Amino acid sequence: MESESNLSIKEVATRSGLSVHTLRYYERIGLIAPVARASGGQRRYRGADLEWIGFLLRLRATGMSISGMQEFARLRSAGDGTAGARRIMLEGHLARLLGEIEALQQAAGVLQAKIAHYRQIEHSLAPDQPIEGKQHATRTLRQRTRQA
Amino acid sequence: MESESNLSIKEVATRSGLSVHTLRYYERIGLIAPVARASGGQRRYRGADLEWIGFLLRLRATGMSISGMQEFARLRSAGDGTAGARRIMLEGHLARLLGEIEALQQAAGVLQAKIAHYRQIEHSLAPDQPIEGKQHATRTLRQRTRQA
DNA sequence: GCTTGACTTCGAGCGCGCTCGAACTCTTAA
DNA sequence: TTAAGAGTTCGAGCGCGCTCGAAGTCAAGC
Repeated sequence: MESESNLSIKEVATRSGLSVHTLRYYERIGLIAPVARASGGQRRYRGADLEWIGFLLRLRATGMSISGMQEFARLRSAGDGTAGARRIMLEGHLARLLGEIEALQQAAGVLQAKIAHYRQIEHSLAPDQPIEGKQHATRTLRQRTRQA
Repeated sequence: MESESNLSIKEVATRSGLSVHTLRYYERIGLIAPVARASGGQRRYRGADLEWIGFLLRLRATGMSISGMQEFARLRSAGDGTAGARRIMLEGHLARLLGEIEALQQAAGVLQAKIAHYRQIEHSLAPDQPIEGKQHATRTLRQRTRQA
């Protein structure tokens, strides 16, 4: 009974990575407009809902607060007349984001230097090991946890 | 009575951007090793403390959790023998960070596209405005891609 | 009809990372 | 000597963003 534009909350949870709890929570607080319902009252998400959720996730991943997203969603629901206000919001958000990306890149450099420093210490503590000996291939890139 | 290597908690708060509350909290939970005290029991931070706090702030800014930083601080206090373990921690953290930077850059691109899209809408709602020197370029893209 | 299971609403609870307030001590200046 | 002000400890509280549990509804299969 599920088509591409008629998705159960569970299916949307799977696709979006949000929990069903969080999907209902987002709707409750106005991040997602009231979703269409099947006869029995169950939610049926449309393609447009999925797209919007995807965009919300971008906003969230880039550090926008819930209240910021609420404001954005409110403007969106008010129609095209708020395009300017939304653009201004996004411009501010983008500026913040670009600044943060730079800060993170700088921090990455610091981490790299620190890692190199630790290699030095390790080498000086075990001086019989070759320093960059290409055998036993470096343990870089160990894991990569989750989250954006 | 304050020299460069003998700083009050207030001074350190000012320099680091952390609150005095947070500085004491960090010490309490083991992120900062017990700080030297003046005769009356007041904290006196050394240059090395400041450097460490700066590094902690990098870790925090790049998304390391308190418990992660606690683990790192614990290794650090155990001496050079833990250099390898610390390096491995940082390598994992760095890999995560690089992944996040990429995700953020992608998101920034999405935001930029969205901003451009809003400009289009704004222009189509006020068609008598010239668009960047050219005469008003019709109502492009009105219904396509609605908002999401 | 009855069971199963996926859904519903609603409010309470939780983990994280601070943040604050109370009560006290110590140093310094008047 | 006194008063102000900066520091101390400790535990409680808070804001954010979920997360969960209880109790109920609904549709489908046996």
